[in-house]
Amino acid sequence: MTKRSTWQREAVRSALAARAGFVSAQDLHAILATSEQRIGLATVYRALADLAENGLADALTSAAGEVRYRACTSEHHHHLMCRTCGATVEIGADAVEVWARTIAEAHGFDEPSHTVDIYGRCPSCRELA
Amino acid sequence: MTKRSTWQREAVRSALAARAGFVSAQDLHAILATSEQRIGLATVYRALADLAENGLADALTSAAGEVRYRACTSEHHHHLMCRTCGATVEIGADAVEVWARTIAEAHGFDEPSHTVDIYGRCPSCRELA
DNA sequence: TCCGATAGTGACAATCATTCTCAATAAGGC
DNA sequence: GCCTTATTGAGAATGATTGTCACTATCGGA
Repeated sequence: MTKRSTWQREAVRSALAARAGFVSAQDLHAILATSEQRIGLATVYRALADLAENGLADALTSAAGEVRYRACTSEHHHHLMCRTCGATVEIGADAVEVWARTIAEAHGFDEPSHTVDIYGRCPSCRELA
Repeated sequence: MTKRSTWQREAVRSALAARAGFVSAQDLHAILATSEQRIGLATVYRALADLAENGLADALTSAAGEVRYRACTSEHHHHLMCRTCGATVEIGADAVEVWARTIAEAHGFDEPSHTVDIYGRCPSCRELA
C-alpha cells in the first residue's frame, strides 16, 4: 500500500531535474540508457506520470503529439518557453489568476482553472539566428 | 496547384460549425457517417488540418491525447471551456496580451506568442451535478 | 538479521489516434 | 467534352503510450 522508493524513480527524477527545458519520456529513456542506467521504457513513463501527479513535474503536449515533462516547483506557476531550444522560465502571474477567475465568474462558470503559457525565442537563440 | 473545393471539405466545415464545443476528428467522422455522408476518415483529418492552418478553426490537445477542433473567428482570441460538456466561449483579453508581451521582453525573449485558456464548469453542468 | 507480503520492474504485446500510400475519382480551365 | 492533376478513400504503417504478467526487490515486522 505504501509507496516504495527505488533507484529507477530516483534516476528519472534526477535526470529530469538536470534538464532546463521540457523532455519527452522517450528522450529521457534514451538519455538514461546512454549513462549506463538500464531502465525499462514503461518504468520511465510510470515514474514521470507519478511525478506529474504529485506536482513535482509539469506536463505539456508538444506540437508533434508527444507529452513532455519538466521538473518544477509544486506551487502554481506558468511558463515562458523558448520555441527553438525549449529552455523554460517559471513565471508567477497573480494578475492573470485574478483575471481568469473574474472572466469565469462573469460567464457563470464554476471551479475555474487555467493554462497560461508564453512562447518566444530566448536570448541565446536570437544570437544564433 | 490551385485549391479545389469539394463537398467533403464543405461537409466538414459545416459539421464543425454546427457544434458549440471542441470535437475530435474521430467524432466528426462518426457524426458525418450517421448523417448519410459517406466520407473517408483521412479526408476528415485533412480537411480539419486545412481549416486550422487557415485560421478558420482552433485546435487543442485533450487530456486523452487526441486533437480536438472548433470553428472560430480568425481574430486572435482565447477560450473559456466547460470541463464537463466541452461548451466553449470565445473571449478577448487585451490586458493579458500586453502582460504576455511585457513578461517576454523582460526576460529578453523575442517574437512572443501565447496560449491562455480557462476551464470550468458551465451553468448547465452545474445544475446537473 | 531474516522473512514474507506485495509494490515495482521490464520485455513485449496491444491500443489508438494520426499519417502515409497509391490507385481511382472528379474539379476546373480550355 | 477533354485533359491535367488536386483530392479522395480504404487499408497499411507509424509511433507514442498503456496493459500484461512473471519476476524482483523493498520494507515492516518477527
